[in-house]
Amino acid sequence: MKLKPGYYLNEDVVGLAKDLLGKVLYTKIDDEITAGIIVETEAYFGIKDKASHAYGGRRTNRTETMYGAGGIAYVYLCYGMHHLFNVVTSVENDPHAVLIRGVEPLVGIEIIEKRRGMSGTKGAISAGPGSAAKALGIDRAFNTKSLLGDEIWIEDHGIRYDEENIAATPRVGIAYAKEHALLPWRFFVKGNKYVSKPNKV
DNA sequence: CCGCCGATCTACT
DNA sequence: GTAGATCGGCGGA
Repeated sequence: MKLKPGYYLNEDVVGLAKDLLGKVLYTKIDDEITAGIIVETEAYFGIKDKASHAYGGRRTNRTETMYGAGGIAYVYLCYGMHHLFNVVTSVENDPHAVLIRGVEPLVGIEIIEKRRGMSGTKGAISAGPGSAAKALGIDRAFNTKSLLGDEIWIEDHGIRYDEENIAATPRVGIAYAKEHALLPWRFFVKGNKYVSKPNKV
């Protein structure tokens, strides 16, 4: 069920971003377990990707997390109020990552509703990277944590989507990345309610 | 040391 | 449709 270490060492981060659709992301905080099906992701292609914090091989306290071996969490604060959660992939010193942009609530719905202050029937409860992280209670304390432990992990429940039900589009919010902004490295499940706003192909 | 701005979300007109 | 919230990382002085 739980994904193995080898899964995260895959050097094809774009393929992994697509494969993570349908996997289930769990967190356990103060003995409260919540989980959601991953329905939207984006790939960040290491040092060659202008949209990545690690572009050009930049190493700082913040980006150091992404240089670790695949299988850990990279969480950072954006716009002073949103925590964005990424899965670090590939081998050590190859800073690839997959941003989790949307999850479909699966376990602990009441807890998720309390964290978000809205009904689980609303797609907005966990659509978009900031909302998805908050729904699962993820904050900067999760940065560098292993995805193989018992605080945060990912399971395979055998959920699979056909090619025709997966959309690949340019990433969101990275216009500054110039030509790299056009690469179709955002993946989402077509028609799913927990996919963030620009839900078009 | 200072100043800018971001892999965003929500409320309100 | 659009403004406001809110803060740490980063680069330049």
